[in-house]
Amino acid sequence: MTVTPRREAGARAVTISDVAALAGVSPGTASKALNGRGRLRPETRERVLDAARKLDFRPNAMAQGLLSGRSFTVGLITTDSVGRFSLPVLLGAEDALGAGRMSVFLCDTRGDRIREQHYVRTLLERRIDGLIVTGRRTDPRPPLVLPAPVPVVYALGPSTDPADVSLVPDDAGGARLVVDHLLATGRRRVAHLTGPAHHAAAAVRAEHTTLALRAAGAELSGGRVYFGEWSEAWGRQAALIALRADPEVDALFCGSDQIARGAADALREAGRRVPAEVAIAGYDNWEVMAEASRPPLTTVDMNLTELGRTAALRLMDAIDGRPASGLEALPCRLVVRESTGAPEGDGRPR
Amino acid sequence: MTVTPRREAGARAVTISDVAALAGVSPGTASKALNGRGRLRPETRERVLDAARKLDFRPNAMAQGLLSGRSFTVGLITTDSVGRFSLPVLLGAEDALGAGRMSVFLCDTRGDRIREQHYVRTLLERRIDGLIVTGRRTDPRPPLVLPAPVPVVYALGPSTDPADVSLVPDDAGGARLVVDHLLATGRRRVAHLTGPAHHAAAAVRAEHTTLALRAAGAELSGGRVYFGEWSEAWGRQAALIALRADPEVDALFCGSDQIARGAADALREAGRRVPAEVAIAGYDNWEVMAEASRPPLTTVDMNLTELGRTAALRLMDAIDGRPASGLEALPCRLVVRESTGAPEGDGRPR
DNA sequence: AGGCGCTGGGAAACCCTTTTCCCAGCCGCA
DNA sequence: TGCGGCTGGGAAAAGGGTTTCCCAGCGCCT
Repeated sequence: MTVTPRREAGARAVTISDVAALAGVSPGTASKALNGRGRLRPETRERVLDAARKLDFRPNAMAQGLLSGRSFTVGLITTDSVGRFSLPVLLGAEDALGAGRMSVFLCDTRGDRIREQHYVRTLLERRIDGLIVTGRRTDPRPPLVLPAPVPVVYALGPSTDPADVSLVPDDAGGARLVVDHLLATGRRRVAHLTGPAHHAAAAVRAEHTTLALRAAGAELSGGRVYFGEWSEAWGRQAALIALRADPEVDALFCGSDQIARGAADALREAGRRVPAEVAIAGYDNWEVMAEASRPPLTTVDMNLTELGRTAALRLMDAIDGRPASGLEALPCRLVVRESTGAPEGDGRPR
Repeated sequence: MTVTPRREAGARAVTISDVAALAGVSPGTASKALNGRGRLRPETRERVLDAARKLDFRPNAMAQGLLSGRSFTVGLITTDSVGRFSLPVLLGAEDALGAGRMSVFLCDTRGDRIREQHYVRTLLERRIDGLIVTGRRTDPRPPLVLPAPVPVVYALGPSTDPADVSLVPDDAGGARLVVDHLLATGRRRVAHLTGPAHHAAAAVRAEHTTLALRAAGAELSGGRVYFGEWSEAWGRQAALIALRADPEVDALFCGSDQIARGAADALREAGRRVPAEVAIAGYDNWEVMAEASRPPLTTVDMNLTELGRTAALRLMDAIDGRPASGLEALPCRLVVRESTGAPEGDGRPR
């Protein structure tokens, strides 16, 4: 029975002095050898590297950070509990930061300002190099209260302070993508079913849907936006309302995939064929919804992972002394599926 | 125009020596005052605390960690990209660790062993006190390769090494909860529709569903388990198969809420009333599915947040020198909704 | 042969906090 | 008055790694 080569639990970790001793040099020289600094004989350098390998030496990041004044860590504060929208942002950021050799402290404030301040203090004690703040919705939020100067990037939920760096999905552009697509595929009477009017996402998309339709000489079916909730139940209900208000409606642009899915169910059960008679478009590209819908949904992907990645890049730029500033809107992407297929009697140009 | 009281960007952070100087004591004495150690005149202690407040002093966690040999940080490795199942685990763990004054390094390996080893090295350099490993599925995974001894807890996806500490939801118990509920509400012919047979979650739930039915003198409707995929489409398809195999079936126990929702749709469209003629139960308590289903689904909640929290507690125990070991299964909870309401002709005992 | 300059590597300071040891001064008691 | 013990606080080391400064030795040139 062989004993595993692990060090005993209580044993001291290997230090650079151990490496230096084994290589027969001073700790300073060992440091130079390991980091490629200074002028050393190749043979000496190799002896140190050998010793480090032999001892499985791993430099203590705390000691390095203490001296350099940099921790190579970043705080990631998610204000509302991590959810469907903030999660991809978070993963994108983590990915980009990891590639930049930075580690990520995850802090979930669950919407609590007290907890948020507590996390900020903890992170400052850990001497983080920067901070990313993300929320579950795109509504602006008051800026973080920071007792010390640290670069911050807001992702998804922008700061109300226009001087802060904020990254948001381009909801106006997303709405235009959908409207243009619907018009290009021959739809004329587009209704807009969406979430609560006091959500920025709903309001912005509704406004630009209206503008884009008007710009193309079309009008909103029903003459108004159907604000409600972000739920399938509201989607079912709103679809019927829209149908009653305008029996000739030939497209439903929904503010979320959940609403769109509810609308698709309601139309099918009301005997309207989708997309032959009525096209349906969603928003979010929440695949489990969009693909399970019957028919699968054409929808807008906000590229949230990319948004998180970009937030990380902006932050690392700021850390390296190249600060950005202001609000930046990142483009969305239209994902076309069956729900906006060819309308009735299409297939050949008239 | 007033200047904000922030220190200049390039300015050195406040150290305990600054505090000590302002209070007219030595750094050692300041440390004692701030940490409540040693014997100091109350007046001296107060003077130091005043100075610290005035300078907004925040001790450098890296320096503290260097000395104490503890970093008060924990690594959280999620092997497959964070998803619906691992997310609550992660949040529960983060919550419990935060309460224990520990910070969390988030590492998403995206299923890549190379990346996993990279993260392990990084975390060891940062001298983490412990490690939580979580995956997206409950299938066992090979243990982490750790070049240094660090406490590890596996959550959701257990380690194949039985000596490791692993926490999993009690899938056997979850299956029994459902079967008992279905039998107690008068169902007799229960079919089981679930995911791929090679998924541990599907296999374990299927096995214990069969056992529980047999123990109660009932048999599996159709004489076999319907293995397939974790999708609504499979749920729709499987429901029809089960119905054809046994037209008298009065309950469908589905291995996931997605399957259950598909089954509910298929039954409704086939003209079978749910729950009057056929009861449907799901698994996961994925609220957006379970509640949007028509009717809303009775389902099993695996208490994943609690599982994450427990994992964190076990880890902190291990860090404090009270190691646990082996596999621990945490109880699930039945969430009853309309889909398993009273069957036909019920309401009074015969 | 003497001096200059380069090479290779060591000594020590530094980052910040904690902790151990030690000492000065004071009080009380004999 | 002399001494023991207690109180309050300081000095210094430790923790691990990096960097600056410096020096010994050697080769080369005149």
